[in-house]
Amino acid sequence: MRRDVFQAIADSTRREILHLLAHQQLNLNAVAANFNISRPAISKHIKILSECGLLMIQQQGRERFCQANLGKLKEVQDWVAQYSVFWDNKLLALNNFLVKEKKKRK
Amino acid sequence: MRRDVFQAIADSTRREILHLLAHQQLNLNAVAANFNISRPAISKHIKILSECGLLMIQQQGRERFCQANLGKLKEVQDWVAQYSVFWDNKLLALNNFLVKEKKKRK
DNA sequence: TTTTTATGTAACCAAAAAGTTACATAATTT
DNA sequence: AAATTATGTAACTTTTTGGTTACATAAAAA
Repeated sequence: MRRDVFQAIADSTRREILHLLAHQQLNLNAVAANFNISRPAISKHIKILSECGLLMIQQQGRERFCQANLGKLKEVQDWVAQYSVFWDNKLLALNNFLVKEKKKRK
Repeated sequence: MRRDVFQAIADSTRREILHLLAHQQLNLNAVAANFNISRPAISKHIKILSECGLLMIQQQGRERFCQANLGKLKEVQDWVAQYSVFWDNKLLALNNFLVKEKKKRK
């Protein structure tokens, strides 16, 4: 069972769940009410999200409130950021400069 | 067949392929030589990467040179960036400030 | 205390993913 | 011309994924 952040956000329903929970806590049923798939299906998605640390669950009586832990997405950002030289104009310019300098020194 | 960038980078082999091709072009066999799985398996991964635009293929005789198109990762960065307030200290501070201001005005 | 509600989970299913081996083909080398 | 090389792809297998329905259980409400 791969259970990493990259795999977790590969599914669009899970990305939507995170979006939904970004600024509010909801219990599982309330989350499910936002989707056309069954509650057990949502329950599974939430389990996956919580297993990889993207979501915390706070039990309150019979209810389970879900809270996104979006700080975990930093892992993704860090991975992506190492390539940002490929679209960030400032970094692109810097990169070109460094490449030229490197050639000069040969 | 979902074929989007999120799904493509969910697989760690594909992330490694992108890493390998970030600063060099290699033909398919040369890519495969870096992994323990079979050449056809790599061929499939490369197909997936190219289908979602993360990689370009340049035919040269019987060889196919693979070049990463990492600019495509901006899609991922853009998605992730909307949540960067959850780990970026500057943004965190700004966010806290705005939340307080909002409360004041109530 | 009975009923309703929030939830987990088992059992099942279909489709997709990730790999394999075997074979075909076209371009290069020898 | 024959052999080698780079590659695609078909056929197959196993595992994983994403969903379903049906049932169990504990908490809250009536």
